[in-house]
Amino acid sequence: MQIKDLAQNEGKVVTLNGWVANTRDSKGLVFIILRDGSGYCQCIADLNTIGEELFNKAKSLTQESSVSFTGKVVKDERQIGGYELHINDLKIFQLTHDYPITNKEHGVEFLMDNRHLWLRSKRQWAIMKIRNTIIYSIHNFFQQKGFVQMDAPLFTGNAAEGTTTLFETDFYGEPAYLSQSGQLYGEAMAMALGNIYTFGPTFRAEKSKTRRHLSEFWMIEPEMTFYDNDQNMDLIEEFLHFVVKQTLEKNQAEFEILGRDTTKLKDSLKPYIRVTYTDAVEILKSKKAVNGKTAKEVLENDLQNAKNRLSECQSQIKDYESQMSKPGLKKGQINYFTSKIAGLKTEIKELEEDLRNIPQWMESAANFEYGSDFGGSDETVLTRLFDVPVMVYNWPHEIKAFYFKRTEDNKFAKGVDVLAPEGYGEIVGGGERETNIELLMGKINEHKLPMEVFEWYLDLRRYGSVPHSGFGLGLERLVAWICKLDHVRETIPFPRMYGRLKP
RNA sequence: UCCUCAGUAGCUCAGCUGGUUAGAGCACAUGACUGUUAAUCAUGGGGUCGCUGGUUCAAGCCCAGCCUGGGGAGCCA
Repeated sequence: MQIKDLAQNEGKVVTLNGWVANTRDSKGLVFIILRDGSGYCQCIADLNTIGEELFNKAKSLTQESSVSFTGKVVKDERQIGGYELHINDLKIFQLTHDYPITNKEHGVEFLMDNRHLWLRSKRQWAIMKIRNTIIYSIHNFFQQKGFVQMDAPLFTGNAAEGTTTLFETDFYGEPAYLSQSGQLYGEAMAMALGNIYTFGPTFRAEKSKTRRHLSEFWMIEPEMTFYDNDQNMDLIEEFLHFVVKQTLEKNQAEFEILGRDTTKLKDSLKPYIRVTYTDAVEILKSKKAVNGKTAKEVLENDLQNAKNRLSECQSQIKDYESQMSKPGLKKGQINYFTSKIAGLKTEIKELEEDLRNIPQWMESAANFEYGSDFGGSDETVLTRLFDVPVMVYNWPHEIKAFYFKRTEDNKFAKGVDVLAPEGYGEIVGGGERETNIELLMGKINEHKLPMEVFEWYLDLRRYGSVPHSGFGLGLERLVAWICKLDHVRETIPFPRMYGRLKP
């Protein structure tokens, strides 16, 4: 019996196997929060019903001890899953001592060192459940549409294609590199099977230390034959709508654990904003208003709000401190005040960071040079103006990879970047591919890439070249946005990033 | 690679302009409490203040270098 199935077994006597997430006890009762991977359930050992021997056993239980409880399923609305178990028999597999992760706050480094145990925590559990829904929905979406999953190789023989640094390995004495993208292979597979998608790990050796970078991450790369970039954008939108909807349907409980306000996710189910790069630059430079407001005005307003909130926090702290200075306070009240103050201090740190950042963002947005790529702050500013993802398309071809198709006037690459709202930045990059072999070879030369490495790719243009498009979705960034997490390191069971190879 | 912030008990942190035996909460142990939702009460053990060197009568605090980590730039999903 699993905890998730308790609802169907009200009143019955069942056995639950799992781990002790937390305990509390008083004279004749022990409350044990049991987790079994499927959910959480409060189990109660009552001295009067189980007798002294079993009661003492229950009382001895520690965090993460592995146990088996048999008892009656009782409905109790106050409880996490809506049900509790009244124990009449219990067995201990192992009594755990000194479990490192307690019910208190921990720092990032400590938690990352204990990632193998951290995964047992409620928050991490919720994130992994949502990640699973997302993965399952991605397959569902493409399979329903008749896409064939085909995976690109992870070892590649050349370090070409772009500027990204790759991981070098030894392939039977020859240098080989871990793949940074399966796209070129995806194109070859699409020419064989029609619409395909890849779903696999991707490697970037950039020494990036930011909240949105991993050295190893999972990427989904669909490639569609006879699609232009408009159809590509239609598909991206339909696809992301589908995935978000699935998580909203299946993961309400998990969103609650994370404290994720889902109204913003629901808002994102409206049609996405589509702007050309040129228009996006105008918006960024406040030469063009959105809903009657320029970027500058919105940010100035944000800045003022942050200032107001900051002084509010400061006066609240003073308030708490004066209440604490009164004599005769109970320990519990002191704890309450100190934790409130600690929470406010964290908020103040965040607000102060905003106060430092926003003017910089404003400056960098105002001075943005047409023709360059958007930086992280530019993406934040742009998405701040909308409550749905923003698709920026038709980029200056100079800043995009060699394989993009150009617009008719030859000025722009028919690429599209999807920027997630709430400051999450780029989650999808894609576009229409160049079909003309002459133009493609010209671009390869322009980028000073070794032509011989791309001969097989050029064959795709020699033999039955057709219009086609595709995109790449970063799974972890999508999970981070949907769950509203501070960092992608929590979106994958064992993150691999600069400075982190263990556990 | 560069900028920036940090490193004090098992964990999270406090430690004033350098001044005597280094503090709290949680966790742990023991006891008290019949329904709790991380933070009820009492008692107790627990620290080479990241490392190395320097300034000083005196360094957790100041200076230099190094190590480790957080955030960001570049690059990107």
